[in-house]
Amino acid sequence: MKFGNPLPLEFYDRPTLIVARELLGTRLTRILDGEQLAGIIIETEAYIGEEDMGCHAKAGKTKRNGVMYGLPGHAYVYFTYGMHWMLNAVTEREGFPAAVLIRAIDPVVGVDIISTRRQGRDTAGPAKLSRALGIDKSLNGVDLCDTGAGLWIEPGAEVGEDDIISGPRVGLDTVAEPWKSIPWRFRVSPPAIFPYEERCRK
DNA sequence: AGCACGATGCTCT
DNA sequence: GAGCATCGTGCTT
Repeated sequence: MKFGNPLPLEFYDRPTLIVARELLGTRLTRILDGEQLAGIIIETEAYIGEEDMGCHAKAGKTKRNGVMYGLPGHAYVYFTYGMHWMLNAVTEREGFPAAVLIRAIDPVVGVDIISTRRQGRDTAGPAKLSRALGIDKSLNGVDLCDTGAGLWIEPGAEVGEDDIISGPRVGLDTVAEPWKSIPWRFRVSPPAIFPYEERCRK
């Protein structure tokens, strides 16, 4: 029983800014309670190394951020604000802490289930998509290049450079420059016309 | 349409 | 004990 077509480790074993851009348009897929759910990734952010003062690895390796120091293509899932789970894809060589935060998806498979899990609301936001797909601590450290854990990313739509908007990362208000303002957030343009978001507005 | 704020608990100092 | 890679509500324009 083989299914799915996960992006390989080599995809993630590259400069994080490249991976963050190329993840736009790919399909984040989850098997939850035997049902397949999936959404097109439409927004990402890059977090790159111990020098990046916005990155969790800024103070070195800890129990929490350890997965970022491991193999590329693995999921770094962490908990924040007392209630939210964030999904990242680890990038670059083993030993170098970097990852891409998946910030938004537009659901394309299992849309009704996702809508119910979100109580009819949208999935644009890192904690929102985790809630929509049932992503939590149990998925921290799993291999995204294998379908075994029920979470992977596969090729999807092509997104050209001209269709990518970049800007500062979100929520780094207390972080020092230049890290606070460096444009390492990437979003598919135009940002308003995704089918699921349309549906949520009704 | 936009802003302010409270929720809520884990991680690291 | 402080700070958080956020979200939803409720109140103001």
